[in-house]
Amino acid sequence: MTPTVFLVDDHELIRAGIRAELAGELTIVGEADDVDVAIEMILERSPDVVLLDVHMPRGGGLRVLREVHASSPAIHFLALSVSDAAEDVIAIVRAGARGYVTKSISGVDLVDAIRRVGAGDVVFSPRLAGFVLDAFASSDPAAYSESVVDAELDQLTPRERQVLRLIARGYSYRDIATELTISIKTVESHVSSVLRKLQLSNRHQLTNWASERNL
Amino acid sequence: MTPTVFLVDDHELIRAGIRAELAGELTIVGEADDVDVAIEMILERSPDVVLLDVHMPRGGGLRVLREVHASSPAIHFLALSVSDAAEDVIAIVRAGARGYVTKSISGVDLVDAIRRVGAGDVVFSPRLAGFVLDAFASSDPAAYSESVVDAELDQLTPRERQVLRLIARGYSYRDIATELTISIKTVESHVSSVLRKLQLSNRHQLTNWASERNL
DNA sequence: GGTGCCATCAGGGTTTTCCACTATGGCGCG
DNA sequence: CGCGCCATAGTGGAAAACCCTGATGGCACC
Repeated sequence: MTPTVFLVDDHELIRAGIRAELAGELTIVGEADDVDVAIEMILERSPDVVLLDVHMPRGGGLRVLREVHASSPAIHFLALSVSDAAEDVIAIVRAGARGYVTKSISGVDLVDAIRRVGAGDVVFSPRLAGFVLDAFASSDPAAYSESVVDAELDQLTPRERQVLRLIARGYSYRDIATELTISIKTVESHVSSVLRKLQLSNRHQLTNWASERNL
Repeated sequence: MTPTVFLVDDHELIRAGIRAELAGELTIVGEADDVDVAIEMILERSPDVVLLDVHMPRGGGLRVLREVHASSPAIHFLALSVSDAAEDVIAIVRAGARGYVTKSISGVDLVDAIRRVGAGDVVFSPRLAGFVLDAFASSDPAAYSESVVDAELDQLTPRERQVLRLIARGYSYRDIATELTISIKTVESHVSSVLRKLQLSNRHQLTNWASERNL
């Protein structure tokens, strides 16, 4: 039983390379080079395995992983990255990936890794697995939750972050306005910006977003 | 470079079997069938790898692992167990083991596993690795230690808890109504009850409340 | 067979949030 | 100096959330 594969990478060149490596071995049911398109297409096509590039603009592969995993946990993710940084690996695993290999992997090994992830196995290069175990054993959730997340937080202006923190604490717009001695309308402006930038639709999601990366 | 191995198992028969399997491949620098003796001897002889039986009287292999790991983290542990229960695996990993294999493993695979752990790699049978990843991703330390009964949660009726969970996920009243096939008004009723019982004043605080005890 | 709790829903009201549009003063940068 | 970004703030409207009152049927318990 060969698993169906979906490819997410923002570099056409790399996708072409992977396509070539998998040719004749696995069935590629779709590709995407954009985060939002990827989420939509993956949910629509329900591949067995998603081969996911970690470093992508606009939220990165992490967002694809999180959103798809939330609604379709049966779809297995194999992260494919140039990075072997512990923070990246940890973040990906936390989000629900079942494997993580670097782009230095050989073609046959990649095919094998995809097959195994598709079969429900877990695939990690040994050193990366060590990162995960270390993080798990020391079990300090805050330690690794900061680094990767900053990409999204960085989009926000200082004032927006300030408002976000108060939102996360359950303050109403009125309270925030009083606290920062600005008008409610200004608070609304900031909140709107934050919602737009993080691509969320209401303050409740915002609260969740914030509490996930404990602010 | 063949790693030196220390054997901890309370069954002489099993130790003999392992000895036979490893003969000529690896160097066994000691054995113990008792928790306290094991701790002492391991610290004295500093093997590269400790092959550890999980289920042992008087604290079990877990105590050996914890105590040795605390003072000599360089000594790698490979857990060897008849159990493939998630709780056991999680506990062992948390304590710092670098691998976990069941006793159904073949001799050659065991030798290979020990070598790899000795070299700093991580060795898990795929399904067991899955347990660890799941526990890590859901990152719910309480789930595997002790489930504390929540006095406040107990006040809520089943339906109220159901609504609360959806609230915590950022659902709107309309969404919840659709999801549970009831009217918005009923959702309001439940939310009001929950707010009153938990002495909160709005759903934002509710979201926080829920995320604190991760629901 | 009443009493209480639960789940369901309605009417009708206030407050809060969200959104689109607009606008202004400040500030840095080329 | 103009351009862009940021923080500020307004109008006005739609939607959502919140609150109170009251009502019904079901079900368990004494």
